[in-house]
This record gives sequence, structure tokens and C-alpha cells, in this order.
Amino acid sequence: MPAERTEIETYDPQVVEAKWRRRWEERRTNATDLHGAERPYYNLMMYPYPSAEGLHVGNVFAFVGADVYGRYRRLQGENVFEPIGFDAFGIHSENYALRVNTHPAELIPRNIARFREQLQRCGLMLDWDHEVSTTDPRYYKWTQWIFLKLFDAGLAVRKKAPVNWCPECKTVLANEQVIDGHCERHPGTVVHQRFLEQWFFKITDYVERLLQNHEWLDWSESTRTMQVNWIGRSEGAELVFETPTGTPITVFTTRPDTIFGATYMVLAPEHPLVRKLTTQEQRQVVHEYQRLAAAMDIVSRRVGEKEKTGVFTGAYARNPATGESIPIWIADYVLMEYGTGAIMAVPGHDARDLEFAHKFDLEVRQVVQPDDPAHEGIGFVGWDGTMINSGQFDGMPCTEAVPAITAWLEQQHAGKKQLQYRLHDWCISRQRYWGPPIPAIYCDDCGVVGVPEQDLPVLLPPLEDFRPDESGVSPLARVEEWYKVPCPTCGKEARRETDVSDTFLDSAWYFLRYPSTEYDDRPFDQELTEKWLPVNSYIGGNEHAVLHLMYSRFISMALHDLGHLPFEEPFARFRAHGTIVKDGAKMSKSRGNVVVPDEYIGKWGADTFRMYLMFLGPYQEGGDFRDEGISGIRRFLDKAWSLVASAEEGRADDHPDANRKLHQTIHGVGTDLEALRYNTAISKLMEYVNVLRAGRDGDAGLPGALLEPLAIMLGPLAPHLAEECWERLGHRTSVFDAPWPAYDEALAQEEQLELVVQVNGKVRGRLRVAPGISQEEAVARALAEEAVQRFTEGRQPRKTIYVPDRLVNLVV
RNA sequence: GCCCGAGUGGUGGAAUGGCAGACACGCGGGACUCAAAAUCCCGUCCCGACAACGGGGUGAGGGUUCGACUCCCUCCUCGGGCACCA
Repeated sequence: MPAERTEIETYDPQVVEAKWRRRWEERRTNATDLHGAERPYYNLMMYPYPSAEGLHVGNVFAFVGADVYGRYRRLQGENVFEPIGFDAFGIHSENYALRVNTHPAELIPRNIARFREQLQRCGLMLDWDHEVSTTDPRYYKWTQWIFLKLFDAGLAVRKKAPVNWCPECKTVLANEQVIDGHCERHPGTVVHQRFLEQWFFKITDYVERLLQNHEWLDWSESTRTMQVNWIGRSEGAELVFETPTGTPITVFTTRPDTIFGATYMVLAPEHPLVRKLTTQEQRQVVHEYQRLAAAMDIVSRRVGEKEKTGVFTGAYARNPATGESIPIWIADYVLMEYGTGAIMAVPGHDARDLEFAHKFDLEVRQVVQPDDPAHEGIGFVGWDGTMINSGQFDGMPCTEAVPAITAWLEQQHAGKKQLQYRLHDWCISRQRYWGPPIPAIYCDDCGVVGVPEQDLPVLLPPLEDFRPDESGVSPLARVEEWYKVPCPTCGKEARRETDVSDTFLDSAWYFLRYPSTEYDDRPFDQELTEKWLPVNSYIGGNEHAVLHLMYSRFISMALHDLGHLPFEEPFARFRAHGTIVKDGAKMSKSRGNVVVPDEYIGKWGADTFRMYLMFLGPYQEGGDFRDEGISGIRRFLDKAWSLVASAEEGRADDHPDANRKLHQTIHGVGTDLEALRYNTAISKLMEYVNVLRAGRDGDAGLPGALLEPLAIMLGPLAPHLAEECWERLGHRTSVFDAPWPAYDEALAQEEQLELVVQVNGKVRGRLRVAPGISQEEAVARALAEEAVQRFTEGRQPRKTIYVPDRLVNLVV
């Protein structure tokens, strides 16, 4: 070590970071040897869609958080694979292209180039050798291949169903893309319902597995709950009400026990039986009502506060429990897309039915007596009640009446137990241009035929005018020379499917592709897939809980069942990070509150910015972005650097306090990083640096043995500076190839600790004691304290509580 | 309406049954400087004027416990999800 270095260089993040970016590239530090790795660890972050605006701090927060974890695992000796790609197909990219009047094929490479540059400046441990872009034919060839596999298996079907149409996007949307009846991309635009034939993936076939696997998946509770709610499983019964027309009406109910109170029925206005049931006299009003309901958009139809409307069909059905004839109405508060589109109305025990019954003067009958006398009988909806006015079931508790009445009705062929889900099949058709063409061909003779695998990819043709229109079909339907093809089966002239698939199909399998990008003859290599998947750690935002994360699970399950994957759940561990908001609101361009990372990184450096984002608050909670405290992080890194830059020869043993703190820090930082508690990991590193500074002997430097672990522990959070420190401490290889410092519990042990002395639960004193003293000794020493005696006033303790090495409580 | 999560100094937050406010920002004071910035040192929950010391204090109210920010009950506020879902 140079003995006389009076001036130590100051820390210049721009110089340090440029140096290490270059060095990492030259040394291929972040490239993972996928074939040779001994301890594979797949660390995944949600790939971005390359918007023209570039990365915002929310993206950086997400990526850095995942990167910190990946770097930590690498320091644990694992071969961490941290790939990235771009979700470049889809409406978001296309809408932007339309707005700036430039072709997306031209725009996307530009945006991607900018994203790459920004990502590289963040100091992420990304392996760029495996970059994917969903718009690359070498990628979407296999997106189309997945469609074909599902089509062959009967999991991709064409069916006519009510679908969500965004008049702004001019395409249908999946249920998951509709938020409160509005398009997720156009919050001001109300989604219309259209009855169209579309391609659906039968995700509902997998609903029970999607639900049940959550029992063993290691996922954030918040994400799990969102998926469970979205799936919306209800247990109940399907009940059959005979009608004079001979066609019975089937209803779903979660309360079959209340059937004796069903005094009328309601069908959704578009229910197919309405036409058959309506009497001559009522035809006029029923038609008028149906017309009005059909003209309404989802939002005006679904608002809960709206007054109930409806009309009588003139027809009656037979209540299978009472044998009574009850009137059949139609009303828009019954939705065609849930259950059977028809209900038995029990106004006595359902708030909506009661409101309707009052308005139209229908009979209200109480059939449940609440156990709690404080509750009203009419209008009671809970489970704590007893049957009344229900024939032989009177006196039975509701919970017992459910199976009893269901079984009784089943004997009469009037009902059976039934499960109902809110989840619908996934509509993947999009009447847009910027996506992978759905690889299907329509032949007049052969019907729907899949494109033969050897003809993949079906290339998206370059289109000058790719503007969507009102026609309900894709712009590709305007290109005759593209869609006119011979039928692959019979050779007769046929027609390509002109819709493209949903972007969420692209993203439902990108993580399967990453390890296998070197192969063009298979979507994912069996050997590499077995070695690297399922993903070990996936960190991302809950905005994808019911979209990407649900779809990816479904696609993996389907491919597993078809023999293409050795596992059915793609993400062994998922952690939801929090959301970074600005002034209490989600960042969005329309609000004008988007914070871009570039100037912060330019001013403070990536390390400071990374660490600052992680220090903001608990990673899994997120918070409001403000830059008030960023200088504190920079000051910390300056201090850490100057300690390293003035290191001298010496032994850790010569600094017992610092050495003890070191081992406490190794332990604490390790467990915090593992649990994604980045904010407290950082504060522990700060404490360590504070102790190191306080324990210095004048200007004398500290030994490497105390500073090398600091460099390593800084690695996940401030990777560039960590490398610089590591190099300065005399190492030639990357700090990320060093092992995480060993924790020695004995060295972390305090020689003396403070025992809190309480009298009647109030702190009255503290004792300096050696660890592990006995209860007797602790109590005796506590009683000898003058301050304690003041409060015990000579009384002997009735009871003493001793928490070893922490506290003594004397109860007098 | 239902289901999650959260409410702690001037601010971000820490402590998940045992010293409330770690760590950091900000602020006040001091050192260095002609001066400023940077840096360093001291202080910083509230009340009893200061110290010693005492009292109060984690959204509100109740409870369990020797002891509650932490567990239980009721309520309020904020954020998120679902929602005429039968």
C-alpha cells in the first residue's frame, strides 16, 4: 500500500460507471453459460414494451429490484440467467405509430435501441445474448406454433359470443383488458358489446387447476388473491323451472335453500328463450325493452345505483319446490354472460330482487328467520338463519338446508349441485394490424384448417395503410393478394384468417424462449428447458396479475398436457413489487406526472439512483416518488468509497467493534436481500459504514478484511462502485464472482449487552450484562438498582418475567 | 357492497409480543472559509423553561397480556382489486 497518499480521488460516478459498463461487455461478465452452468438460477423480470417515451422511473424501480435480487443470488454462487426482451407487438405500439403517422416496423427498432441504451445505463446484469423481440418472425413463428398446438388439441376454438368492442381501438378486447366498462387504453371510451364470432382459448377448462395450484405456489399473497377473485368460483346449484311452452328455464343460484321464496323469475333481455316465452299481448313491450337494452353500452347498463327496469313476458313458470306458478320477467339487471342468464328471484332475501319486487309490486316472501333477533326478517341475506315457510325444511339451519334442498330437488330432476366461475374464455382475436397473423385458413369444403407447421411463420405483410376500420375485421382483410391462398388440405381457393392475435399471447411464453434463442428449429429446447425452467424468481407488477400471469400459467399448463413442457406452473416464485406513484397518482402521460430516470442518472449516477429507489420504502409496497433524500445515498457512497480508497494493511481483529458490526451486517443484509427488504438492507450498510468511520484511528486507513465484504455487499445495489472498490482492494476479477462473505455468529456476538429493567411494565433502568446470564442473577441485579428501588418501594416482586438477554420485568 | 393492503416525528420510513422513532432527508447550532458550497461535529417526537428526572405519545374506542405499533373486537380514513356475479 502506498504509505503517503494525502489526497484520495473523489468518487466520480460517470467515470466509474462508463468504465464498468465497458469492462462488463469486454469480459462478458453478464453472459451466462446456459449449457455449462452447474447451479442454474433463472431470474426473470417483466419485459417492457418499447414505448417512444422510453423508460420511466416505474420501469427502473421494477427492473432494479429484480436485478438486485439476481445479483444477490449470483453472489450466493448460483449461475444466474437474467435475460431481457421487448414486447413490441400490440395495440399500444400501433396506436402510437398511428398518432405520429409512422409505420411501427420503422418505429419499433428505434424505440428498442433507445430502451437498450437506457437499460444498459441502469447497470442491470442482463444477458443480451438472449434478447427476444416479439415482432421478430423468428419469435412469432413460435407464437403461431402455440396457436396451432392449441387448435389441434381443441383448446383454440371459434365461437360466437358477446365480446367487448372498443370503438377507439376498433377491435375487440379480452375481459381482462376492460376496466370498469372502459377500454384500458382509452379510459374515456366506453366499451360496447358486440355479438361476434372470434377465436377463444379455452382457459376455463383449466380453471380448477389455476385455482388449486395456488395452494403450493410460492407467490405474493396479493397476486394470489387477485387471481382467485378474478376466477370468481361460486358454489351453488342449477335449478330447473318448467314452463308451459315445454322448454324449461335453468337458473344458477348460490342459495338453493331459499327456493321456497322464489316468487318470480328474471331472464336477461337477450336470453334466447325470451322470444319463445313472450305472449302475444306482451310482444310489443318486450321487443321495445330488448331494443333499448341492446342499444345501451356496458357502463350505463351495469351501474349499480341505477333504478331497476324490466317488463313482464306474460308467461309463467312452475316453482319446483312450491308448485306455484310464478311470473317470468326480463330485466337488464340479469346478465347474459354470468351463470345461465336467468335467475330465480327471491325478493325476501336478495337486495336487488327486493328492489325490483317493490317497484313492480311482486310478492315478497320471507323463508329465512335470522338467528340474530336484531336483524330484519325481510331483506336478510346472511347464512346465520333458520328455514321458515319452506315445507318440510322448516326449522333447518340455512347451511344444512342447502345440501338437503338440493338433493330433494335432484330427486325430482329439478336441480343439481353446480359450480360457477366468473372467468371466461380468453378472446385472442384482434381486428388490428400490428400482431402475429392467426395461422388459420378458411376453406368452403374443409372448414377451418390450421396452417401446416412447415409453412410457419405466416408473415405479417408490409402494409402502407394499416389503419383499423369499423368493419369488425382487420386491415389485413383489405389485402386480397395476401389472404387468398389455396387450402392446405384440398388445394381449393381458400382464405386466411385476417385477424391477428392478442399481445398477451406473445407475452404468455417469452420466458420459455429466452434460454433457447440459439435454436430456430424449435420454440424451446428440451434439454435447456429442463435445466432452466420453471423460472426460479419472477418479480413484477400486480397490474399483470389477471392478465399476463394468468395467461402464462394457462399456456404452460396446456403445453404441459400436450407433452411439450415438463412442468405445468411456469413461475415457482413470484413477488409483486409496489407501484411508484407521483403526487399520489399513477404516472401517466395524460396526467403529466411521468418522471424519467435519465436526468437523475446523469446527475447522480446509476448506482445512487438505483440505491435511492430501493431506499424509498418497502419494495413490495412502492410509494410516492420524490427526490428529497437522494443526496443521502450519494453521501453514503462517497463515504464508502473514501474508506476503500484509503485502505491500509492490517487485521480485522485489531478493530473488534468494527469486526463485530461487520458480522452482524453480513447476516442482516443477507436476510434482508433474500426477503426483498432492500430499504432496511441499505440502512444496515449505512450503519456499518458509520461504525467503520467512527472506529478509525485518526486518518489511518482500515484493513481490507473489513472493506472487501463491504464491496461485495454493495454489489447488488451499487454494482459499478462495488466493482471499482473491489478492484481498488487489489482484485483482478469481477466482484460478482466473489463469494458472499461468511457469517460468523460468534464474532457477531456482543460482549456486553443492555438488559432493560421494567417495574410493572415500565422501563426504570438498564443493566450492562454479559450475554446468557441467569434469571436469578438478572433479577438480583435489577433489584439492587437504585432507580428500581425507588419504584418498588421496598415491596418484593409478586412475579418476575425474564426474557433472556433482553429484559427483566418486576411486577410488584 | 365484498376481498386484500396500509395509517407511527416536519418528511420517507424502522421496530411483527419486550427500550417506539433505527437509517436517511429536512431543520437548528457549531467548526473550517474573506465568504459561499462541499465536508466534519453536536442537537432534533410532545409537555413539564434547562439538566437530572418525570409524564404523555404509533388513526379512534374497547379488550387480551406482567408487557401491545405488533394479537382480538368495533369504527374512521387512504390505496388497490372485484362488483346489479344471482
